[in-house]
Amino acid sequence: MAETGIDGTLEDRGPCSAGHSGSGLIKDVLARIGDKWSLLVIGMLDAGPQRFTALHRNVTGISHRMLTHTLRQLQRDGLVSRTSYPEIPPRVEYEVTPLGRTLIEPVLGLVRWADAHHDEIQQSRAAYDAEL
Amino acid sequence: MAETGIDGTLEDRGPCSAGHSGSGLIKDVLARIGDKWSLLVIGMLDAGPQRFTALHRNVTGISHRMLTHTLRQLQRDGLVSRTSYPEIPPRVEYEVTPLGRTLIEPVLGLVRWADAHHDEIQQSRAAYDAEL
DNA sequence: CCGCATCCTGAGGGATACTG
DNA sequence: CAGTATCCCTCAGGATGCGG
Repeated sequence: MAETGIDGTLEDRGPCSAGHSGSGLIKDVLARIGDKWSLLVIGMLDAGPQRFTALHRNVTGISHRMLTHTLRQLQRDGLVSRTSYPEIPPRVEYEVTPLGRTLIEPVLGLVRWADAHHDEIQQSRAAYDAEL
Repeated sequence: MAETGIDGTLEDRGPCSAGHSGSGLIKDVLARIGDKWSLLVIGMLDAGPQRFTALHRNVTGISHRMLTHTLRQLQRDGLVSRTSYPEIPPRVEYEVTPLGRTLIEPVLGLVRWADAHHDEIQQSRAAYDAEL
C-alpha cells in the first residue's frame, strides 16, 4: 500500500505553529476545499459561468457575505475567474478556470468514496452511539 | 467532462438549514476530513498501529484534547479502531480500519493535486495580492 | 446588480488540571 | 499512560446596511 503520500506530504516536517514557509503543502489546500462553501460554489460553476445572483440563488444556504468572500478566495487562488461587464446595472460573471477544473476530478474521487461508504459510516455511528 | 457528480451529489437538494435527513451526503464526510486534524492522524496511523502518546508526539502541533477528540470521531465513524490493553500502566493502540484504508486512496488524489498545483496557486495568490 | 464594512453569535480548538 | 472536564479565546460566518 502506498504510504508514500500521506505522512510524507500531508505533514509539515516541523512546527506548524509559526506557519513557516518551507514545504507549503496541502494544509492550505485542505483549508480551501475543506471550508463550508468553496466546493459547493465550484460545483455550481462547473455547470457553466454564472453571475453573482444566480450563484446566490443556486448555492442554497449561502449568505451574501460568504458568497462574496468565497469567490474572492477562489479567485485569489486562480480557481475561478471573475469577469465584470461595465453596464448599468453592473453584470459580473464567474467561471471555473482550467486550474479549477483540474481540481474537480480528485474531488469527485472523494465524492464517490463518500457516496460508496456513507451508509457504512452511518451504521458505525449508530453502533457507537448505542453502546454507552 | 463528468459534471455528473459535483452538483448532483455535493448538494443537498433542499434547505440545509434544518439539517434534515434525506440524502445524507458528502457534507459530513467533508466535515470530517476537512477538519484540522483527522487526515493528519489517519496519515500517521497509516504507517501502522500507534499508541496515544506516540501519536501525540508524531502529529506535530496537536493538543492532548484534540487528539482525544479526533480519535473519538474517527472511531465513531469506523475509520479507526481502538484497542485497550488492561495493564498497568494502561496501553491503548489505535489502528486504521479497512474502511479507513479505503479513504486514503481518494485523499491521496487530492494530495497529489495539491502537490502538483500548489505553486500555481502560490503564483496566483501573489499576482492577486500585487494588484491593489 | 454587485461589493465592502460593521456588528454579533457560536463552534472549534488550545491550555491546564484532575481522575483511574 | 490515557481520558475527561473546565476555562477561555479566536475566528468563521450570518444579518444588515451603505456605496458604486
